[in-house]
Amino acid sequence: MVNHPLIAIVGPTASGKTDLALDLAGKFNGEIICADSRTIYKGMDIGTAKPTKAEQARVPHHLLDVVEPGEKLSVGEFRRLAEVAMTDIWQRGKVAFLVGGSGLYIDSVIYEYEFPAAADPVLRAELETLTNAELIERLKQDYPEALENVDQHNRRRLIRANETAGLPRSKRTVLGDDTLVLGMAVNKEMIHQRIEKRIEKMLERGFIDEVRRIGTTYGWDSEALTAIGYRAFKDVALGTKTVEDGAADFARGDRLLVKKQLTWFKRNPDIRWVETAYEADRLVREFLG
RNA sequence: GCCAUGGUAGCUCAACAUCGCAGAGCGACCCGUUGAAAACGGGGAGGUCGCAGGUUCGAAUCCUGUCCGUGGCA
Repeated sequence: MVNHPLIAIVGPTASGKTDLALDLAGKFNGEIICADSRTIYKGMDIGTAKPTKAEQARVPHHLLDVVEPGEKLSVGEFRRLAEVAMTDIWQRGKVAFLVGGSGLYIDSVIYEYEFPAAADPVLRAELETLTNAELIERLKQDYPEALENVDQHNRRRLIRANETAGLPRSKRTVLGDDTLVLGMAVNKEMIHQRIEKRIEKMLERGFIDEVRRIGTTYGWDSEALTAIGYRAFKDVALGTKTVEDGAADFARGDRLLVKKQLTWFKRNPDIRWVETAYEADRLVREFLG
């Protein structure tokens, strides 16, 4: 018997997570929590392939549209919001479906990550002024053990390591009994085709206007516009790039994303890879008892 | 047909004058990932330098021929 059922559905972009989630949540009394670092933004609907209003009407969705494109939301904040949403769902006797392709977001929830404290803006601003060598030196002085686990080429990690050196962090090493993780098993060729088609549809639905609206409203260098399709179509919206080039860059960005997502997910032994909706259905039925 | 110009990694191009280990960016492939994660970072692979001769200790580089494509003139 499962008390607090959590079913995660993971996989690369354009692998069909949304459809499967709607199908399963509809059948098994579920609600969906989107674990996606981009659909959390308001107004970024078309280019992020956010579930449509109609889809949201079929099954309740959580954690969509939580921040303005001009703002940022961290993984730590996401995890906290997901906890609140899950508690809410369980209290109403329903099943929580955590759906998304942001590997770290998913893991932070299913493995109950305890993050070190949030960044102190004053300290971060100070660290930003240091060179990588200085950041390494600073760690060596204060927390030599922290230096062993950090990628010394990666400036962001070096800054973060300086911010959090000595602070506790933890995670579950074993998946909870109340959690089932389904992975979308798909071949890359299929995904690539779907990506191309999806971009065409996005253009038909007014993606360029969406990019222009975000650019003019929140600034052309806002965080939101670092998202793949938006980055590719920024210059198209500004009129200095062709739609064809934009679409090609969008597709290339998506293909790269797919690879990174697969790299993240394939090392996770807890994922039950499914090829068909039927398989997924069977596993969920079995899991819920 | 003549003149000019180009042919080097999957793609775009460096290196050529004054011969001396053939390079970069992008892509493809692989990996890392604890409060920016669609972010950020790391790695190896990939070459008959169009082809055939010649000069030279040594040729992507100089010489000759030849094939291909681009522009111009006819």
